[in-house]
Amino acid sequence: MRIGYPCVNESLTCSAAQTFRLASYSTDRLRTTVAANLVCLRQILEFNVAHGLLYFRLPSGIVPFGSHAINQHDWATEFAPQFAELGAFARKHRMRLALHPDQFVVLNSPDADIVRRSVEELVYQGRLLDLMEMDTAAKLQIHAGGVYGDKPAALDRWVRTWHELLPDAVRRRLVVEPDDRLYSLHDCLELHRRTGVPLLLDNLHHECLNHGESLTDAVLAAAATWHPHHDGPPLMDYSEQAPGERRGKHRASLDEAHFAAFVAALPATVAPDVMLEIKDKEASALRAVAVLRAVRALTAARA
DNA sequence: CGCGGTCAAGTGGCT
DNA sequence: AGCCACTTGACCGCG
Repeated sequence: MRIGYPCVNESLTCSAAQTFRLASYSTDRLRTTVAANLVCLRQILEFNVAHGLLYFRLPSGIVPFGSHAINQHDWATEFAPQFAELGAFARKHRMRLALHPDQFVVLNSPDADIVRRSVEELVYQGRLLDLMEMDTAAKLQIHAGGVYGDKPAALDRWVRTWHELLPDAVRRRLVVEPDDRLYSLHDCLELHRRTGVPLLLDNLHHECLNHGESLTDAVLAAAATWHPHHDGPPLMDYSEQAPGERRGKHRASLDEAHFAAFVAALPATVAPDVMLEIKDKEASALRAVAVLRAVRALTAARA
């Protein structure tokens, strides 16, 4: 089980998602920013290896306006060597990488142009992983999308987009995450049956929206959608409800007992890589690694 | 040089 | 109708 955190390292002073306003776009600005982002990404990956954090979510903004029409610069060719080096470093240390395109990526919108731009964004993000020469265990994680008052029709549109509009390069990497309000594990299993897309479970979303199945059973069902050879170990998101806050709001810092209970609830046959969606990032991820080591030492002592 | 309004993008739920 | 939240703040114009 690898432990990861998303996008931002708060111990380092650099950001790998430095951007700028569309109004100030220039090719020069783009090239300078991408170069700086890749230098920072290298620092983050080195930090992660040094601290035993072997799963990382890359920020979407490594290339600003990566799928926007304004960006006509051939950044992929210019920065191919840097991307390849980053990928080689990640593979050398057996790191797991993924991206989580944001809420603007909607594959089942009734608006064809929104779907088209969503596909473009997935192509851009998949290309980052392709340039790093990562295998198809490096994933792009999205939600199912909107409901638009008719879920069966919305699911049909999602399936049609998968079959008709997604290039293979995206299909090989795409995974769907049930959300906390609209699309449950049950709904997403239908998408899996109709497309083969693997499902990424989030423990807190599952708590908010389920059909009575335990987390353990949900993990088993989601894990079964991952092809062991092509997809790598299942990915999971882990978060905790912030006490006294709006439902679904993430906790500021890891509760170690809660995390230990989560690990204990995992089925014995499933060892997912776990992304910690906790506000304080790598600080909590490091504590999760320590909890995991303690749990393993205890298990070994009992055996 | 610090403040704070605003930033490419969608959807649904709240007030 | 307008605001907020979402995986993540931070850019940049203005005083």
